[in-house]
Amino acid sequence: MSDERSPSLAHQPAAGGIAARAMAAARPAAYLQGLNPEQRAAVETLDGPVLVLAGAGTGKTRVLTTRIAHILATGRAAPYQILAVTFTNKAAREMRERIGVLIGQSVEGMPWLGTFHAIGVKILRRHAELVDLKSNFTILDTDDQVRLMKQVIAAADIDEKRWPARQLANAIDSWKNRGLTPAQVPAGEAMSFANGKGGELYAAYQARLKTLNAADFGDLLLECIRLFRENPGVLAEYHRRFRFMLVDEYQDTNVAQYLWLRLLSQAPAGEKVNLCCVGDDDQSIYGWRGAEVDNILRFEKDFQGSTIIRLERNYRSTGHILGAAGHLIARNEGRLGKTLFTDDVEGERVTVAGAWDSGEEARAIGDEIENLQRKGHALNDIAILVRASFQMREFEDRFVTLGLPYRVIGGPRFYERAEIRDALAYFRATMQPADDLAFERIVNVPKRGLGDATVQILHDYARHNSVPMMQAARVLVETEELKPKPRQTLRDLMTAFGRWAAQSEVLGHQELAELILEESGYTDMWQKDRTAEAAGRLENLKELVRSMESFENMAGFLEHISLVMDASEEGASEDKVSILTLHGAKGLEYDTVFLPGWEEGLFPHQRSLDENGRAGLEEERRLAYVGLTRARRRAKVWFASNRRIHGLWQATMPSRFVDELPAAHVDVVEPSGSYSSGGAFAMSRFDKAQPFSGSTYSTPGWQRARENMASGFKATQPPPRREPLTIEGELVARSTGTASVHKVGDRVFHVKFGYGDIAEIDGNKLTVDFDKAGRKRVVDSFVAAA
DNA sequence: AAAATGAGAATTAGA
DNA sequence: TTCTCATTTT
Repeated sequence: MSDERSPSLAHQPAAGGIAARAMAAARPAAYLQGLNPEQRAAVETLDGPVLVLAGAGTGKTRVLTTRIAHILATGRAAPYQILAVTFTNKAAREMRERIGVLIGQSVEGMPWLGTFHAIGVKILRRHAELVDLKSNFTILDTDDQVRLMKQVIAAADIDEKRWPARQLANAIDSWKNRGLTPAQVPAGEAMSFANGKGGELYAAYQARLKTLNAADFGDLLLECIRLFRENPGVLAEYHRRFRFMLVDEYQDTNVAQYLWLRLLSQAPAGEKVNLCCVGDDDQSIYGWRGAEVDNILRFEKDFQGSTIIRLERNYRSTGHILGAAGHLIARNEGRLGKTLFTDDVEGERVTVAGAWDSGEEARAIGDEIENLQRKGHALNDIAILVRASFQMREFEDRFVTLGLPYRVIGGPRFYERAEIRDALAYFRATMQPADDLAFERIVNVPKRGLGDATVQILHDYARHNSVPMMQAARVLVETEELKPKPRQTLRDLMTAFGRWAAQSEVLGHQELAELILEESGYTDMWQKDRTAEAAGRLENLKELVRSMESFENMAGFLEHISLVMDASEEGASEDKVSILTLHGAKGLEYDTVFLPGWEEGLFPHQRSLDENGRAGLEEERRLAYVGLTRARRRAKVWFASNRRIHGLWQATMPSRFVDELPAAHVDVVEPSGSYSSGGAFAMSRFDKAQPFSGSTYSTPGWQRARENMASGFKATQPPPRREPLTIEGELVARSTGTASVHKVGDRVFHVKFGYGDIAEIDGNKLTVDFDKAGRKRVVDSFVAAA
């Protein structure tokens, strides 16, 4: 690997050398200018473990990047000796750019700045043979995983209908998030899938991955952990290499990532661990994805002699916004505790307004945006943050009629789109003839008459003879196994693949891509398609080919793409209102933020409450906190009294979070003009009465919510707890994952199906034998103990 | 093998 | 309501 040399420093004195240090001492550290004392401490405390608790808008990224610049400038380490991990490619890219600006040159010499997964891959490729892989192993995405899982389930002679592959994929994913290999999965959980076969299937899946020379996303971390554990020499090599480690968004790390970090940071005796984690426990909103807030809460215990630095000076929002957000989040119990402050003006109070229904909510917000626009506000500085994506639609509809430009952020990612995945599958199958999953994906796309029957024959032959399917195909077209028609079609397809593979030697990869898409009939398929989205898909394909430009060849492109492929950066140049989910908004900021849908059941989301009890509520509250703190000047909370959920209209009531906002920082906007269609809702009092009365919520909204829950079919359940996770006798995670509160055999009640007995449990999915309705699979939050 | 019909379910999302 | 997935129909 070329990272041993450091291109950007090629003509500079050796890192850590006397000359470098002298230069650093002599040069006024321009990059330190303008940091406040806490930020500066976070940058300059280089020795030993440091936890930087960086509240929203306190300059987290600045600290992180300046710290790296500082390490480099003081000659404490060379770029290739710094490990800096982020969660998203976007964050990694941003860091790279900002460091470049700080040190005034490109940072190509920082090979170890990247996502957990990207760095994991890099490490694994170097030592692939130690974890039973070849260094050119392929990385499977979720879709490939499920396809593979289907095969494993079929091979185990299990009914795929009763035990969907999707579900097994989720189970395995969550095991991997918790750092569990097949052997380590708790017996109870391993039993819960497919009548006790869960553990075996996981093991079988892992075995299949090895024969395919493939790894899924979870493996990128898990196999690294295994590598380090089984090969102390390899681990020691990285200990020597990484003089400094930095972790972004530490509150989002899961158990596997924590273990990975801990292994890497266990420096040889006598040496200090220069680990710096930056995060905000109040912004931990990914518990459902395996993130462990516990990691950040436990930092001091995990890393002896650590320094904790709080960044509480906020540079983003006005006083009223911070006041409202701070008061809200103070309700949470499991937090380290921070209070943000600002020198900024108090500004406008946070407004709370109610609408009759979701349609009126959208109309009112649309009008308000038009008013802002008239006053000269840029639409780019306005965002609508929703809890669930179905809420977006109403706004889109409204904005279309108003002719108000908007963009939806999030949604299906570029590389997840079917046409992109199909195209990539063609490329993969061309470049790697052993890539069965890719081949299977496109063998009949476009439809060419190679259906299930043909694929099954190929499959059987391939499995029996332990050869890739493409090879099986080449053999079979020479035999009488296949019917004449598919036989000829398949023969043509194989010829085409052979031709493309040959062409890949001579053509540029972009031409090759176009050739494949053309000759395979794939482009044609979409051109003939008359549906509305066909044009967009063709456009995406063009974009895909365009995006290949910066790569040297097809292999390099494919290598990169499995890990890094963001939605094509849509022209942020146009002035548009942004519509996005609260989760998607983390890390972003806008002058004006609209927060619609603050209603019990939607926000906090009922499911979060049902499945995770108090922890779920606190996570929802953090989400509200994230939403409010996105606003620079104006935060506008809305709720509707009626909303259509799953097709039918339901009366809703204001979120308890509305009640938890402090009166001093809030203005209640009285229903006025066209929006007061009856004033059927009664505005809640604000929470001046009992600011901190522990767990007794007694404001009206909350009371009504509780009544509703009591009278309804959904019983509030105690938070499900599963065994704390310990590794090598040490507590690693207290609250890991979720488990059903039900047991097999329990009698339950479902609002639609009536009474029944639980036959099987898989996570939160129950199979229930209902007295009247027969056997059904339901999500456990839809049933109550009878 | 492909289109049509019907049933069942229903946050949030990163690599 | 709207989507996905599976089964049935052509």
